[in-house]
Amino acid sequence: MEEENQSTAELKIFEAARKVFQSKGLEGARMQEIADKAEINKSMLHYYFQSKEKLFEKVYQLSIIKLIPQISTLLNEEMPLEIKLRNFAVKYLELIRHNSDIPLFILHEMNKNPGRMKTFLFNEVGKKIQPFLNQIQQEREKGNTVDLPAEQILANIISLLIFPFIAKPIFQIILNKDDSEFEQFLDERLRFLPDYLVDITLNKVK
Amino acid sequence: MEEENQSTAELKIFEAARKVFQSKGLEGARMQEIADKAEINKSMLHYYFQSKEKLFEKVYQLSIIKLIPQISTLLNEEMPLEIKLRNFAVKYLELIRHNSDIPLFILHEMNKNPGRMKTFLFNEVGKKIQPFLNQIQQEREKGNTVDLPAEQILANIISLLIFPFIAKPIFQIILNKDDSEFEQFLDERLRFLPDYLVDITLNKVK
DNA sequence: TTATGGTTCAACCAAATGGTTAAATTATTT
DNA sequence: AAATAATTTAACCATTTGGTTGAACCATAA
Repeated sequence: MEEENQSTAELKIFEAARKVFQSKGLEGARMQEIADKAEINKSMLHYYFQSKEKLFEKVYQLSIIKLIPQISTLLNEEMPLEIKLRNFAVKYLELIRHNSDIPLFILHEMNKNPGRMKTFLFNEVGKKIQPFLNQIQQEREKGNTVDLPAEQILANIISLLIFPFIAKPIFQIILNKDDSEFEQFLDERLRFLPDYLVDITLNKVK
Repeated sequence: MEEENQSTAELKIFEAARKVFQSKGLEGARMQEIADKAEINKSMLHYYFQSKEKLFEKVYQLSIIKLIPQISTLLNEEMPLEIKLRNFAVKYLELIRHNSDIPLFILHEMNKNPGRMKTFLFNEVGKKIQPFLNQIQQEREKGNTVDLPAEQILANIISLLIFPFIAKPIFQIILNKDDSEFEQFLDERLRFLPDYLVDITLNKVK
């Protein structure tokens, strides 16, 4: 048998590792905890993934691939800016919603080690986001957007979409919401953000 | 000699611990690294702070106290909403700018252990933010704000202010900016955000 | 059946890490 | 100056943690 044999054990391990790494980070994660969660012996981890570092690396790469390139992909579809923004908001919110642990995980790990995945991110997102930035820039020159540089508009959009997910614990305390109430709070964002992002980005601001 | 003797050594240790914990988190931090950075022997750490956990706790508490209660304090000053928002944006951006490692640190630690500081946060921010939420609600009823619940408006404001700081590493790669260029990028936000937050919050949206 | 190669586990190991101790040094008080 | 208390250090210690080993198990093919 060769590469890519996705045995049940291997998948169970990876899934367990994903959960543990994403919620506790590289150093916070314990190999024993991953093994327990996967319901296998600790040495199985090393049999399939050699080392903690390598297992982490796979989880980290998958996490980035799942969330980041979607930004440039969705924002580069061929369509008018307004529709594109609405479409991006809906799709990307849905994506984060189903992977809500990933953003904070990525930010934390990237903060400790900004070099990891740098080339990938620059090639797959940095370069590919340019057409979108140009599109905004052109619309701006026509007076069709709020009078801000394209990069700032992008930063605003991403901030509004992602931040409330990563700030869940503190928002829950401050706004005094239990899990279900906070879910409703996020649901509400899913509903108003597509329109709101268009409003505050395209030239509908006084 | 009694409590609160702030010897040079103790301060040097705390300062070193602050830096290490804020950039690497509780589990990523090494006592030895803190000792090295403070230029003292490792056992001094325990002489002054007993344990890693206790040292961390102090750093964590200070970090929270420095950034979070300011939100309710600034938002509860007695002034018209528009002026208050502008004032909040200016002051809070300045505060984050000088403590840019703290937001991600807090979010990461709070994600691992949401219970820590919960009571404090609820009393010092959760309760005290209510008057501000009421103020927005009243203005909303008068048609003076964008048609969103007060809590969502608050979430939007906080998101736009904080997120670009915690996403610095990834934004730098994607937008292809070195440290100095990214500083300019943040400077630019400091300039336009006070007005922009007012525009997208108070009823100036079409 | 019986080799063969992948899979699983209990027991073990070495290094790293948080923490301790006791002695030495320095500062403070009487 | 002597006594007392605070500070600092080098050498150790115990536990945790990532990682290894070798035997057993099990499926499949010859």
